[in-house]
Amino acid sequence: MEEPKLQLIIDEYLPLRDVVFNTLRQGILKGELKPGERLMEIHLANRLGVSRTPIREAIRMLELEGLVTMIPRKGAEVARISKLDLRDVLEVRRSLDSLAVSLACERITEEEKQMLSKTEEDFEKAVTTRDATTIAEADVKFHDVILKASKNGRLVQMVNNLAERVYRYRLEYIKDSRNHQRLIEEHRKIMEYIGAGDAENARNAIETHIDNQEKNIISQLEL
Amino acid sequence: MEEPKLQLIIDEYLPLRDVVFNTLRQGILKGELKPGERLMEIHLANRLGVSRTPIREAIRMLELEGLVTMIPRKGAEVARISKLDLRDVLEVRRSLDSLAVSLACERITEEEKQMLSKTEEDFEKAVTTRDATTIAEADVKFHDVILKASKNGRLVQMVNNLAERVYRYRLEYIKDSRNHQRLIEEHRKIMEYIGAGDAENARNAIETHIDNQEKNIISQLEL
DNA sequence: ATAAAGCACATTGTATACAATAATATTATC
DNA sequence: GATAATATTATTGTATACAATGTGCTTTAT
Repeated sequence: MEEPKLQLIIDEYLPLRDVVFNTLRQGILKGELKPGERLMEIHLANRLGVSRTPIREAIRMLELEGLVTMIPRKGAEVARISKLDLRDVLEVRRSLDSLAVSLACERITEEEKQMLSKTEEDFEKAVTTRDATTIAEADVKFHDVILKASKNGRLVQMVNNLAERVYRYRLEYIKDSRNHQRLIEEHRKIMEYIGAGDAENARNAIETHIDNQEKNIISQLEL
Repeated sequence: MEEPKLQLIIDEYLPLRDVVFNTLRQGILKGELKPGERLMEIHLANRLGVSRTPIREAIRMLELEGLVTMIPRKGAEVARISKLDLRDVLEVRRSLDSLAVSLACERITEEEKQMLSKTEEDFEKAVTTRDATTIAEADVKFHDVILKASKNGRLVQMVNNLAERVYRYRLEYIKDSRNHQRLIEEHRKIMEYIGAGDAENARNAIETHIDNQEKNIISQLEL
């Protein structure tokens, strides 16, 4: 009987519920806790060395976050993702990323432009390593700069939450080296349009970017 | 010392945490619990006749929902909403409502078209009552039909969550009878464009609709 | 041998008890 | 009288205890 090794993510003086929340969240995103897997309170409490109270509160949060599904009188399980869910998520994400880019065109500062340029270079370097996790992280950073440049905190939070849900699938997408060159080109275009303050073209570029992701992820699911 | 009368919203066999969640949520949305007001666990537990456990779990959910803010080692308070927050929320909502309308144009069924027409008539009737709550409810129903017609569950959930945050302010907007005729006209236009499957114009119409709300709400805050 | 009844167990839901901490009031000392 | 030290209290954070309920297994009766 092999147990996925949940590593407690300890941050001194963060309430245990948040520690547990982060731990379970990571476990789900990394795939250590698989969709459909039951999350039993006592079991988790023992494994993480805490009582049921913080576990329960963390589960409440994960539930609202959409990463966990409650089954009445049965308990929690890791949310299953259907093809329809994924379509819904990507549809919304496309729209919000598009908004973010267009806001960024208006609101980006000079410093942020330089930052964007730097993260884009980092991304190109990351691609040469051929390590999926490294590339994924560089990609996240690039998009993060754009998001933050939108100066809309709510938007940042919502897009991150959506991105979270497709993280596992995007990782597969990024592993496929056939996509690398296109990713770089798309990033460059997006960056240039933002730099020029050309919202119209920047929107189109990011929408294409997301569409390509979507096609790829959906074709994965069809296997 | 006058206490706002939180009415427990009892739904047989719903866990207490959800009952408490709904109760507090309504209290906040209706303004019985005011922004900045502290939510103390024992206090609430006594008033609602339950223990601290369900109260705490409800607070965790309200926190993720954004209706409550946690202050470290101090507890929860009803979320304060700043002008900037409001701008952020409306900016995102505008974009998502626009998406919903355009999806609805593609995916709406005949039944839903009739439903939309009916809720629009209901809205016009509600306006004649001059009762803000009645009008607000009819307005919510109208928008709900459009949202559901988008056939995107995630989108429905996200827009509802955003709408929640501006509920109180929109109520003020709706109270002002000078806006009524324009609201009706906007609704009619939106409905017609959706009926005709004209996504382009439908988007513009709903964006104008939200923009008008935004202007009005922001001018309220400036008083 | 099979089906039904009942019992034991596992698990969630709720309440309470205990610990830690921060804010406030009180007292003692200068 | 003012200030610092201390005690008290209010409140959150965490653990445990108790209640209710559903599930699966065992036992018994037909």
